[in-house]
Amino acid sequence: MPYYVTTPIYYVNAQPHLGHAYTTIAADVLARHMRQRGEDVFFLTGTDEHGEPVALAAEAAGVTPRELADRNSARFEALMPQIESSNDYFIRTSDPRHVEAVQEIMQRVHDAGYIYKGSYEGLYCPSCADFKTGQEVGPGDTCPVHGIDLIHEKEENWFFKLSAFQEPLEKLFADNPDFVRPPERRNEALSFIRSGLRDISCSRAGLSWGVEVPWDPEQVFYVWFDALLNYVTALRFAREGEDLTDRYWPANVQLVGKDILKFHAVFWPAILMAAGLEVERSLVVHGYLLMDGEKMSKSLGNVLDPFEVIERFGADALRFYLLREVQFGADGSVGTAGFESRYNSELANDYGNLASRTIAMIGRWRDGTVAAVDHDPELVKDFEGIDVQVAELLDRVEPTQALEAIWVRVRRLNRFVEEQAPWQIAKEPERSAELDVVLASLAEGLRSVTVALHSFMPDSTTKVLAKLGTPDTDWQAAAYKPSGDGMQVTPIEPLFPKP
RNA sequence: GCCCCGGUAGCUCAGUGGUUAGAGCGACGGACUCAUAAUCCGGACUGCGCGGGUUCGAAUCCCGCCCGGGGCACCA
Repeated sequence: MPYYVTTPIYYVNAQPHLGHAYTTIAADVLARHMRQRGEDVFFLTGTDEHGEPVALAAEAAGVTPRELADRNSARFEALMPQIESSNDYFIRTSDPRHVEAVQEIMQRVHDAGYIYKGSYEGLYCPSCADFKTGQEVGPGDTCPVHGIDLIHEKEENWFFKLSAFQEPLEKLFADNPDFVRPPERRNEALSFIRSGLRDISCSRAGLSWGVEVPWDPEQVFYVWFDALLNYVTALRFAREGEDLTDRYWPANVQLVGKDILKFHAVFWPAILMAAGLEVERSLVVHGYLLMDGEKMSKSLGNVLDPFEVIERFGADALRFYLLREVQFGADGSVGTAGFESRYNSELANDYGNLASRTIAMIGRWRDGTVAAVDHDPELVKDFEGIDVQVAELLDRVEPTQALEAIWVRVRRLNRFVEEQAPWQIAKEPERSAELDVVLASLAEGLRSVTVALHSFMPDSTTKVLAKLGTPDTDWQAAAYKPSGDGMQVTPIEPLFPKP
């Protein structure tokens, strides 16, 4: 089955930070997991490059918008391998192929009668050459960029008939209870729709850094229309000479942060309907990462620096930490203290040390060979359904709960070692068969949790599986097999060394 | 103002009508030695924001209130 997962495209005016890494990592876990299950996966991320802020920043830096976009987009593209993102493509909205596709699709929306000329009225900054709204308006109706007074002005714009989609959207939400998750975000979007949809302007005059409106070269599309369409345009050109649209659209899961809920839960499906395209299957909204309960901000200097964490502890540890610490969907606190605590107690002590002790015991008493025997029935029972359970949780995009389900088994394995005390059995040669069962059960349990963890920590788990002599990461391999076919293990270095 | 979500052990949270309300972390005590001084066990922390109500029975349902967070349109 095709499985298409997307992240938002990141606005090039900002530096890559933890929030970008978080969304991308979550999407990557889903993509890798679905690949383990043999699905036909396409995972998209990229950068959003048009719009006034970029044009202004470029002007301030004395470069062209394209030069600025090239430079900053490259930073995001460089982030991907650092966080072990396995995205299949990285789209840039300044790509001429994207621009062309946006024009084609919006022309269709226009021809279908969903676009009309209207006038946009609001507070205008002559220096920015753009209208200011909401938080963009400084105290006393001034421009926060230039500090000058804004003037009330009208501009001729093209408008998108969002109001025409009031009922279709309500029906979409009614027919698909899981269209937006978690439910509180669904409520939020739905109440927005029910409060009455107004038409929105979809073009801007006097700005050149954008996608030109094909029937009116004096205007460019409002950046959201250009940006949202990336999810479908990318499929047209991501693979040379092949159009992947029919294969992957509609997307199975579109991950977004809660700040852009409205655009993805309301505007986006309306645009798709207007263009005669299918609507995305589901939108999954995550929360903010907070630092000690405060919203992250550079000025507060409380940012957990993802690059520093990766440098010192590896990308696997960052991936694990972010999805483990914060209930996916809710806001949650992250910080260096919390990171170190989980790194030490869970990655190093619980899991890393489990791998060390398991492999060491098999080496010491069995010369690295795991006997092909039936496993401990109680352990077998406790591992029953681990594969099904984790797969279901990830289907529901509950990575935090999936990790918890796996961790219950990791702890179970450490308890099993203490209960069985193999070092005692090893002292009594007549209990040799017992020792075989204990070690084989343990090795199988370690192998099972490791396969289950593979999408979260691709690097570390690959190492462990290699040392166990069982490199298979297909999802069937996540199931605990109650009778072993024997493994050959080799010594392993500490997976998550303590500083 | 209207709407949504939350308020459970020192901390982070699970638990949506029914045995003595749970987990992880932290702290304390103990066991063990295969392992990255790792692991395991134990009791304790006697806690469901407040006030009513429904019920044989409520953390769990209803009403009101208090506190915290979020949303209420064109900020990418």
